[in-house]
Amino acid sequence: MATLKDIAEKAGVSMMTVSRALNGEQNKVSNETAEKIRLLAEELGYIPNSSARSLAARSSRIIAVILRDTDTGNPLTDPYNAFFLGRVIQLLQREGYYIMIHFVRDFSEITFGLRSWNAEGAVFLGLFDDEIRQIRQNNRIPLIFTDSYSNVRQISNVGIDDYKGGCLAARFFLSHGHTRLAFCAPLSGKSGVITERLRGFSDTLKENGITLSREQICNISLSSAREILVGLKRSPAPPTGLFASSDHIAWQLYKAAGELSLSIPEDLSVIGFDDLPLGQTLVPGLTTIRQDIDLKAERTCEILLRRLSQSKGTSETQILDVELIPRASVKDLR
Amino acid sequence: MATLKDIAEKAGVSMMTVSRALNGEQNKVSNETAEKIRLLAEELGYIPNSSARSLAARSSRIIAVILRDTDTGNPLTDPYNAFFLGRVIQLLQREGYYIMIHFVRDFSEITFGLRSWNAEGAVFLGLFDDEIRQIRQNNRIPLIFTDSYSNVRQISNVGIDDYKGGCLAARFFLSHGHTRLAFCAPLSGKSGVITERLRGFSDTLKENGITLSREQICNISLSSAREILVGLKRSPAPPTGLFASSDHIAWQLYKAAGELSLSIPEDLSVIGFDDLPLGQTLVPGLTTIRQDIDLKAERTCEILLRRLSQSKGTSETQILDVELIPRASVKDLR
DNA sequence: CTGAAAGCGCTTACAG
DNA sequence: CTGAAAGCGCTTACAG
Repeated sequence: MATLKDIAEKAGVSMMTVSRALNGEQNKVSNETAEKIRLLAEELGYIPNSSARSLAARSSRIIAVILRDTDTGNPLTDPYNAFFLGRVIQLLQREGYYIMIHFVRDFSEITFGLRSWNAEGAVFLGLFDDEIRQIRQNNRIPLIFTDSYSNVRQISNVGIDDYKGGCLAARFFLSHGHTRLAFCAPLSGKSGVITERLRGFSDTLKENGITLSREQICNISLSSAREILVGLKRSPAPPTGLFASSDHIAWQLYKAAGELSLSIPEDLSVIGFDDLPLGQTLVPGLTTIRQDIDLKAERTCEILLRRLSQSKGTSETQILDVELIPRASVKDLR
Repeated sequence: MATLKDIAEKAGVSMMTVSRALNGEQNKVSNETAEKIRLLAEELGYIPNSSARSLAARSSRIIAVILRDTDTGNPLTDPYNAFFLGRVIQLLQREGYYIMIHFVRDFSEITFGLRSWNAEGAVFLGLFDDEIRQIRQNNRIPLIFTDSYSNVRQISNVGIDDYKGGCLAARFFLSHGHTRLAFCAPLSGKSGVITERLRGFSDTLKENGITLSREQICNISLSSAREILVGLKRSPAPPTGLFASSDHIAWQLYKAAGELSLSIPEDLSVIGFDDLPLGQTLVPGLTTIRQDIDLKAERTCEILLRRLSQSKGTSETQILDVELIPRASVKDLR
């Protein structure tokens, strides 16, 4: 392993000159010696030691991506996380950063992971709202959250218009003649994302004189999709349309419907959220609220890079638009 | 940021004693002082500086996971990669390792990534057969490849029985009365995995007196699924069954079949490979060759950890079994 | 444009 | 069981 020192000796100059030449500090080394040094480095297969650089310069070029670990499977089992993470890695790597991944269960692990390697920034995937204040306080580097509804000011956040997504779903149902509706989501985690989707949905219904009762807001982390469908169908006025908080949950509803010999959209219409490839494989094709995951990843990286280059970066928030993708899972009742 | 030195001063001992106490070197520090030091570290929120440790001890506890970058989308867009990577991160993190991800296009990037951070080991996802010799030569740390068919001895590799997978598909078709068959795969990359799946498939057919002609081996990286189906259907004796080299390709065939108003399995039977969740969302359910991705990730980590702990680890290869999961995409012609 | 000195925060290797 | 010294491979800050 060649070091700066080795090169310096062979070149007959000091380590500092080598360091400057290799780090491309223009006009600080004569072109002549710079060229000689670069050739020598190439020849010796010199690879800078990032640990040493990190230690001396306090600049690691490491970005941490932090995902909340899950109990079932792993976080990358969720296609949303996988797509987003993959794109973030591509973009940051292109800018010369190294990516370290941390799956965390407890927020104390976050500070450890970031400090231990002197990370220069971090991207968060998953629900951290309750801990954001603490995380921010412990780590004075650019932190970019995604889908956060924390009320902490001064955080950078990239999200989508979840409320509008809920509105779009409601309007689509209404415009197709549906008036008896229900919402289905994992409600146990007090996620802002889900709260807003529901709020947009129920507000729009309310504007049209329809109130969502408690029985029409189904918690799929408590009951299975099958139990939910059975319960809804048994009710006095069973819903004709179901708004699922994600495509993945819509899929579970499809499966349960199949088991119960309910036909979609004949017996039950469904709208999902995300527009994952999954929605196109389902039969009938899933009508869903689309979010642009690649764009979200790009915006996240842009903000991060900007805050990394300006030492006194101010926080920034971006909320991306959503749109409804009509396919075949909603029946026209008119 | 508290350092060892800070703790040493407060404790009235040397840095070495603090280092030993915190690294849990039993019987090298009196219990009394060790306890005092641990409390102090806790109190000061001490977080060891991994760069410094890496530099001094030449042990980074970093494992690199290297994926081949893709031109379309990103590597984690492929559910197989995402599932595998997620599990590997979970398992290695549990053992106290840090995970750095590298998407590479050129193999020269590999050595740079590994050496720069002094990685202790690496896991490879994707096709690296042609470069394995060079990679091994440049990096004398445990390297675990997956799905490799390189003829280089002494590499550690975790794969599956691709040949058997091909046999199982052929036998299933035969036992359901199919005799006119075709194989569909991205054939441009000379991947050992695909070669073996095809070999198992065609060998089994040959044993039963059926030869796969050139036209029955379709390259989906040259023609679209639709073009392939059109071509096959137009042939004098169109195949009744198609073996796809992955579930993802099977899905493309499903879509193309839909566009051409071909019904699966009535007009065409299909068998996939991998058994991704996708296969269950398709209608009809996809009959496929299942590989256990979680188990594969676990075996990969086991081998890696073993080689990391024994300094003179010998290379190890594990080939996992596959099985056929019958669903509804193959028609019984008998 | 170039270099000598000091130091980043740890551990190794030796001495006691 | 404990510590003083040296060094890992770089960069910062200063001097010329």
